Amino acid sequence: MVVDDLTDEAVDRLFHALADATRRDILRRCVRDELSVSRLADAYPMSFAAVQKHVAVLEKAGLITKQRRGREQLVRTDPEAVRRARLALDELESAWRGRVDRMSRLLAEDLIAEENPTTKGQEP
Amino acid sequence: MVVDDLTDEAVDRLFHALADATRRDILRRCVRDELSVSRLADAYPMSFAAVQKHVAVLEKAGLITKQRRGREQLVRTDPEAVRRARLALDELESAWRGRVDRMSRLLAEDLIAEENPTTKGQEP
DNA sequence: ATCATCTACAACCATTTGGTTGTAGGTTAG
DNA sequence: CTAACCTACAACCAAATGGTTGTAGATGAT
Repeated sequence: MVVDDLTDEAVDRLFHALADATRRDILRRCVRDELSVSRLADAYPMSFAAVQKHVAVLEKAGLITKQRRGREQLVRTDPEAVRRARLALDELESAWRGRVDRMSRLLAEDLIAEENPTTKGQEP
Repeated sequence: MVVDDLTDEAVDRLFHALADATRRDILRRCVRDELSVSRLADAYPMSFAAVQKHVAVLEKAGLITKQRRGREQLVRTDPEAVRRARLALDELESAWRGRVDRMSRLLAEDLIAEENPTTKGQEP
């Protein structure tokens, strides 16, 4: 059973981390390979420190993990975390789906009630 | 066919809009009902203008639409937009899934090749 | 041992964000 | 018509963001 126990702040961090093209690109790269922060920094038109900050944001959001190998720090994105973000969106969507479901159920109950007058409508 | 033609900035706006608990709550509320900005503002411990700004952020991100009714502006969240955000995440995830699929396929091909040298590997 | 590389982190700066208050314009109710 | 209500928007402010440079500590290569 997967517990969806993300606090509001965790979801904030998650989506905020995703709200930057550089960070999304880092995620894509580090899903394929493990890359050191320096190698990553080579890929972008900004300083090493800037990339380091982006990596820190991703790490605090739980989207990547770092692992030391010698003097370098290897970055790897955590696919489970991306999945977690999707779950947060699913939760949002489910409210809408819930409304549709409720409507369908009410409609169905109406139809049943017409066929069978003894059935009381149940609260959703 | 759904064209996933989101520019980087659009995705930025999308995730940035989602990276705030108040805005996510607005989305949830306006999936159920259509609410005026004033009614929404009643629900939060902040000024009307602040809520108005949150609504503006959601609107620029394409997550909600506003519709005038008399003097009020009714807010409704666009479920398709939430779905669009999920697609953006799917794209991120697909890189990882692609890697796994490729590995499984290679593994499968190896196994099939051992059992039956004439069979070409089929997609799972 | 020395030098180059990789990382961490502080200090600084411009811009954006998230909040405030205040003002002005439309729309509805009485 | 007037008063109440809803919205739009500007001006302002503190804090966070996204970038910079600079310094210092580990680690690896020669």
